[in-house]
Amino acid sequence: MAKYESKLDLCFSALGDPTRRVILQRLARGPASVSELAASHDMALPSFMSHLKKLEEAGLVTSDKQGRTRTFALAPDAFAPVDDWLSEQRRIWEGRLDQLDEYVATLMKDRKT
Amino acid sequence: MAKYESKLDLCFSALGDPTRRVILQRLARGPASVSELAASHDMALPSFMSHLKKLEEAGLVTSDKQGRTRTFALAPDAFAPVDDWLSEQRRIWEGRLDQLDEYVATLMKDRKT
DNA sequence: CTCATACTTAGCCATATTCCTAAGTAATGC
DNA sequence: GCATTACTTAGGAATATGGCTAAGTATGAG
Repeated sequence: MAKYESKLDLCFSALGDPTRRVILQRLARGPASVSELAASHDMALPSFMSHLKKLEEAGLVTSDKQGRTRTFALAPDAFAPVDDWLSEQRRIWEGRLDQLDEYVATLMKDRKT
Repeated sequence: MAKYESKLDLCFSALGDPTRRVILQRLARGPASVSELAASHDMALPSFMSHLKKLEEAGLVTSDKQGRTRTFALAPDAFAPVDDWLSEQRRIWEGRLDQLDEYVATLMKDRKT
């Protein structure tokens, strides 16, 4: 498995964890270093880092290392893939009423015995 | 683990799988039975059913069994939790500029030697 | 140079996820 | 009633995930 994971898979999966959503909410307020971010999470640093790594792989955050400090920030247009997918979903949903009309038309046609 | 998973965890995790997103897109066009949904997926039925189960647990779809046929439909307000979280995130993001102003103000204050 | 800080890497363990096959149940059709 | 259809349940295998500790690297401070 794990052959190819789309950005969408990575985004949604990354968002599926409360620790990672909290990190994102913190980063929405502005950039922060690893230790700043980790401070409020009762978790060993390597475990915490793996969450940051997932967020970065999903394209939700970016990071930059200066000296020994790595600073994370919310990625520009972080949620674009998610927003796009949801919009598409809504678009289909709204087209549904048309299909209902069509279905009713089919029923009527069947009735013309 | 798996002590307590919020609706948001379940929603996002459910959306993190391409098979499940395809199911949702199909259901956006209207309700369908298990076999109708499964037809286009090259997967054993029990495996496929487990995806449907996850979608239902996440509150994204509903199902109803009539006779031997179970029909699935997109849940009303299926994406409300997701939309809400994203809105909240945007709200914080937009507040960020104010915080930047505040930060600049702090810098100015420090400079008043 | 030495020590502390701030990550980073390596590797292990437990549980969860995602697939499978085989067999079971319950409704429908003949 | 008996076969078929449409799920459903049970259980197993492979991989992924999320946590840990221990040890390593690299930068900044003194």
